[in-house]
Amino acid sequence: MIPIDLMDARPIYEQVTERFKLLILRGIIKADEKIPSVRNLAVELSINPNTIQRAYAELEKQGYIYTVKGKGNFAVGAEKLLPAYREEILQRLRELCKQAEEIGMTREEMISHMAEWRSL
Amino acid sequence: MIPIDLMDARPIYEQVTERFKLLILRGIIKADEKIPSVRNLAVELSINPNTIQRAYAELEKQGYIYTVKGKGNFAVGAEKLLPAYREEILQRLRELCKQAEEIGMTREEMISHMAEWRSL
Amino acid sequence: MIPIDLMDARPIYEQVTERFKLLILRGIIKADEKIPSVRNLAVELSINPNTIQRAYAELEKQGYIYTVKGKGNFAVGAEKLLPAYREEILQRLRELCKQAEEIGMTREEMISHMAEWRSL
Amino acid sequence: MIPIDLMDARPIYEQVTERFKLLILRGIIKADEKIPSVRNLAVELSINPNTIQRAYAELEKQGYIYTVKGKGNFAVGAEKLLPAYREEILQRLRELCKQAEEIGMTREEMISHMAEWRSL
DNA sequence: GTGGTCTAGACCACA
DNA sequence: GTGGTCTAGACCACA
Repeated sequence: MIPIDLMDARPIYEQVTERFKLLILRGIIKADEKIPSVRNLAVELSINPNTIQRAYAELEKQGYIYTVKGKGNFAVGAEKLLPAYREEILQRLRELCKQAEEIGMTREEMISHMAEWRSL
Repeated sequence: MIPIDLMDARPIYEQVTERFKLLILRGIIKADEKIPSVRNLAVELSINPNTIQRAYAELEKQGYIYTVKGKGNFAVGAEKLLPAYREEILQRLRELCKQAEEIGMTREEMISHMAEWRSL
Repeated sequence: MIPIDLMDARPIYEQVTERFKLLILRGIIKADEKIPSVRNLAVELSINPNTIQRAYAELEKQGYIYTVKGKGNFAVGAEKLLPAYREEILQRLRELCKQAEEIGMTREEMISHMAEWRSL
Repeated sequence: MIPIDLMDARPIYEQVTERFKLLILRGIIKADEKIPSVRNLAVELSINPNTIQRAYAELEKQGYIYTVKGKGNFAVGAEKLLPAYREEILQRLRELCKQAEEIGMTREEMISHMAEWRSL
């Protein structure tokens, strides 16, 4: 469920964070569902608890989970998180369009490619 | 011509690399035009020569410049680089579309946003 | 009567303690009125009895309740507690003023804001 | 310059963070001034480098410092930070007023106390 | 030299 | 049992 790639340039804690964000956003982890304890996940992934801890701290700071002391960490509902995430994707799309324009690539060209892929 | 932002989280060598890539792709630096020597650019930007060295090594590895021993570093022509770069942008666009779909965002929605921005 | 918010960063025992302090200070729980038994409140709030126990211990230590062995826990009267609590609030206000001054914020500025809010 | 109190209930990294925030806000550490390296401060305070690291990470996330990789950490100018901090103090003042009102303490009473202190 | 990440392992607060 | 903080020490990227 949480694949870790040690060869990946991104730090492990970030890979864990990203994975959980996706699982929560897609609703695979439901609202208020408990996620694995720091210790358990650390054992399961053969990773140091401190690293998992850091990933969870990041998730909490970004609003994806909440911590109940002495009980564990719980997912925030996707419905609360999706609007901001959609906006983030549009923001990245905008950025990409800007970069495309810098080398004279038109938006029509990009759109036509996207329309093409859709049919795949 | 090469703005360095110390507040930027990206390492300096990467900022230098990105900047040169853009200048070359947009044709501002022409094919076979000489770019500043490591030493000169380091002085001009008040940056450690090692950092510029690393940026140039990166540019060479990525095919944006070529080195002539004893003469200096020279830009590759934009016309040779653009096709691959266009493909890279499309690849990133594809990746973004995939991420959007994962949270149930349709391609139509993205396209309509892009069309909207165009009119701005 | 005792709302528990698991999303709240504060530990549960502290939320319970704070709530009781307020209920007693405002006179909603009268002097010498019996408060729920540890066991009952734990069941009612679906919380570990240890947690309630700790909250009550805290309340007793701070002088808000007293325990009669074999009978239960009883509230101290608001009239006995209010003077000290007022003093505590003034103390915190003083602290805040000190911090404000450290960044060159005048007391007049703070007072004018307070006067403004009053009219809301 | 950075006093650490091991008896303090607040974690060490937070004490370090708070201290630097104040030094920067008061302009004692000037804009773009280098703050001690993680390692040096760790030695000076006899604290583990990881703890200092965490404090600095916090300061960066909160916008008080910026990191230049390989060079060190540098303070952001007080003039950029003060407006938000003033707002934070007013927010805390508002919160305190609310708590005061809950026990029937009037704003006039609080203001009169503040005016009194001023003359000290 | 400077910060960033990670492991190993201890101790504490909370439930 | 669960998360939070901290120490000790290693290794890497960047300048």
